[in-house]
Amino acid sequence: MERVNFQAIEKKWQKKFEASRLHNKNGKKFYCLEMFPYPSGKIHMGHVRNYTIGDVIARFKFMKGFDVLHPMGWDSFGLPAENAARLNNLNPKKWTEQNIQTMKTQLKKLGLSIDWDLEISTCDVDYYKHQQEMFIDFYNAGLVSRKETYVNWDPVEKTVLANEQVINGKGWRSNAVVERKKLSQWFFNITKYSRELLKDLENLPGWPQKVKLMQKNWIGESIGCELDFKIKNENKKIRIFTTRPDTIFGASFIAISVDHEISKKFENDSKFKDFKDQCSKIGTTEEALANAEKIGFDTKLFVEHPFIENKILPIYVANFVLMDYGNGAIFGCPAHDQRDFDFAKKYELPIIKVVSENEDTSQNELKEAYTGNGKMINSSFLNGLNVSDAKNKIIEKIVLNKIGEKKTLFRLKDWGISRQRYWGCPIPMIYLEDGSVVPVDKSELPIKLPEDVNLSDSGNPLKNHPSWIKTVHKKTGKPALRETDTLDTFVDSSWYFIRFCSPKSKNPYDVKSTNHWMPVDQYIGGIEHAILHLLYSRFFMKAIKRCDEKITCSEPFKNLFTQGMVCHETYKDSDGNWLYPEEVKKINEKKAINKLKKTEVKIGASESMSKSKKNTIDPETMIKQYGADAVRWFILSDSPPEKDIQWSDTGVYSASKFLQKIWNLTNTVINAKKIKNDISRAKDFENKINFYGFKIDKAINNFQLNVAVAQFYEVYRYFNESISQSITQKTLSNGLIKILKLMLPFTPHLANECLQNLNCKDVDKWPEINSKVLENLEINFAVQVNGKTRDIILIKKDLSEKDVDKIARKSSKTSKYIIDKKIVKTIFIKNKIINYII
RNA sequence: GCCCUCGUGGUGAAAUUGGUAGACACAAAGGACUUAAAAUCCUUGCCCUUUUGGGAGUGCCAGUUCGAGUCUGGCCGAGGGCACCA
Repeated sequence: MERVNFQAIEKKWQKKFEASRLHNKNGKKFYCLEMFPYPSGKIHMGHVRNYTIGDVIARFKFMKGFDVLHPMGWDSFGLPAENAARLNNLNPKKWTEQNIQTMKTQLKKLGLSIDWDLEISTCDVDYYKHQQEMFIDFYNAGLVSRKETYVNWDPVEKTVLANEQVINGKGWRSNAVVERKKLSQWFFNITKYSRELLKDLENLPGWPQKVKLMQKNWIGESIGCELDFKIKNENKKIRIFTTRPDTIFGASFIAISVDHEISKKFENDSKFKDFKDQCSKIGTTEEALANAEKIGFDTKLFVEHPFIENKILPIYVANFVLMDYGNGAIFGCPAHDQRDFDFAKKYELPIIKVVSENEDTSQNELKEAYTGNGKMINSSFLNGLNVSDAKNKIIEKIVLNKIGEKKTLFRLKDWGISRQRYWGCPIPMIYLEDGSVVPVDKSELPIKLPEDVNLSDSGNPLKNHPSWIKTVHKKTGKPALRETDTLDTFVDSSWYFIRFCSPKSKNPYDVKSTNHWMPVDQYIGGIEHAILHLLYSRFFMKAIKRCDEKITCSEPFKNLFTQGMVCHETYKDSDGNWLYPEEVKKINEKKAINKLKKTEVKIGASESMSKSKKNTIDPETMIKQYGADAVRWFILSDSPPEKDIQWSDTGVYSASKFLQKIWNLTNTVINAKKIKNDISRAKDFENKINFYGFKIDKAINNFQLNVAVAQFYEVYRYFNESISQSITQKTLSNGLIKILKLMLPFTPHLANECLQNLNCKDVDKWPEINSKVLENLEINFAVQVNGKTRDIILIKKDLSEKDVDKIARKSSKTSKYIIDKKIVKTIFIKNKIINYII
């Protein structure tokens, strides 16, 4: 048999793919998008999986007659470029551009149907100048603000560190102890959209439930009320927020945050200072904070209980009360909140039960807080009500007494977008001499990043630049200083999908194209972006719509698919160093040796491929060895796309063998001898091919690409068995064309080549699947006795109970169970089973 | 701690959504072809039986049903998200 020359075939077809587009003039639009990559240097298997899945969908939709938009770009701003540039004394721009070139060449070798005319790169001035314009629009629409927040400050590098750059409280490069420093930073007011972002999740049936739930929890709605407590002997009030106003009669203290206005009174008190120190020593990780002991500082101040005359409650400053949620103050009801319970135990505060599970009004000692439902006790006018009715009644009273109001809070915080970095989009704001901050005039855009920067000095290169920072306020002609912060790279990726609709437009987007192509019909990417990227993008869409009423789209991604990771075993040498798979020779499942040193290698668990553990497989090597089609075929087979997949060398090898068989089959069919046609055989053959077409089409629609691949193996086997039967060359050829067309989205090079050899003229058309033919097929039908399957009979579809019964009883396998027995009942389900109860 | 998802052969997984459990693939064992190897093809898969057959069986325990991998309740285990959010 002739071996398929996949290298020649792939080269030939990739040239054609580059020149062709997935456009169907009169077709319905379909925007297929995979999350664009960060140009880190080379593509990895994760990219291969992501983009192969996307390519199958894009090609499939195109063949089905859709007008498909399938673009690709580069998320090219970010910290790694800066680091790499420092390390190799390169310009970040050059480093990035080189990587893009390499990765683009690699992507083309996968045979993707990408429209490279639409390519964009976020570090391009042509891209980020529009972003600056949008920033100004957002600013003018009141969606940008400036606030003080804490950052991780590296005193040696004189720079702000990202959370992942802080290792055990020290800077990753300088190893200096990281300080918490308060900086004034820019924010997008995403919290203005909390309610909308939450509510609109309901309009996204095409999103995984899991992602929607994660976003829902992230936004974190809680419904409750605000309530004022009057401070005793002072003409002042403390406003608190609670979701349990029903437990007000169980209140035994007020707790406020360390940063609360009232806490400031004690700043010169040495005991308070000690307390503050103690709080800051607890640790910085969130888990440490959550499990930390609850401690408090007694202010010796009291408030009056709003509903119990002459009752007063002490005010404590407590480490577990957060300033940036609600009002930084709460009332503590120890009996029905675990934190309050712990606190009350420590400071010997009263624990008053006001909700009873079982109408027990006695005040037995509690071992832990009771947070469940029940009847109100000990609560004056609330007594006897259940929790939810009590909430309504007390809120009514609070409003009536004008001491508070109903309120809904969200956990979501505003999006901090300032980064003290060089390699990012400059924020188009300037500082005037009088201390005010204003946006630059739009006519002065773009604010270009200077290329002549010194990255080896510590601190922000933009701040260190001799001239870039200095500018002039256009309106007044007065000198001003530029903002040296650059934008978080999540901003870049929050609207690239809109830019793809009109990548050459002079404006950030062309309204007509945007309204035509948006929303993205199918978005595909990793689950790690479930919250931030997807939430920010949703915010951007809404913000753009607010700034421009001509935009009709309010949710950017109609359907979302999150694919799993690519995993591989890990290998460790006897000295504890990680080894690359190519350095290891496997003897069997549990044994492996170091190829060079011949020493034994420890085989570790299969984990997501990562450079640090060296369990990576280079896609380019695989493509060279087995061909792009085989790599694509393998990565789509075996595991469902949403789950993790194990990379296996034997797997990709067997994939290539199967593709060779398809090639052989094509040659066999082309050279098939003329034989007499057996009409009924030919009809059965056509029906069966049609049936597989139906199953494959359905599997792709359901994103069950692994199931589709399995169907191809089956249909191949069936086809191979049919060749020797009395079926004409023409029938065989038509059948194979059908199969190859179904295969085209998976293995575009091989399928195109074979189709060409079979003289197929309408390669781009999805084969017609005749659903009527399906009905004539014979089906396997189960015969059960007492619910146990005793026989499987082959019958015509849609046979009546009477006819099936006749055949079923005759079956020797069944009859021995029912002979001499009285059949009490017969259950018949058309086309499925008949069940005799004896 | 709270929330969510998932448990099917040696492995990755299918299962028409309550109706043939294990399709398809990897690995293993055995066999066919071959002087031999590679390649290719076939068989097996847990228990009993020489075979024909039969039985058990989808994490564990119960329940609903003629019939449960699928539905309900409880338990065990794995993974993920959130984390003092009042």
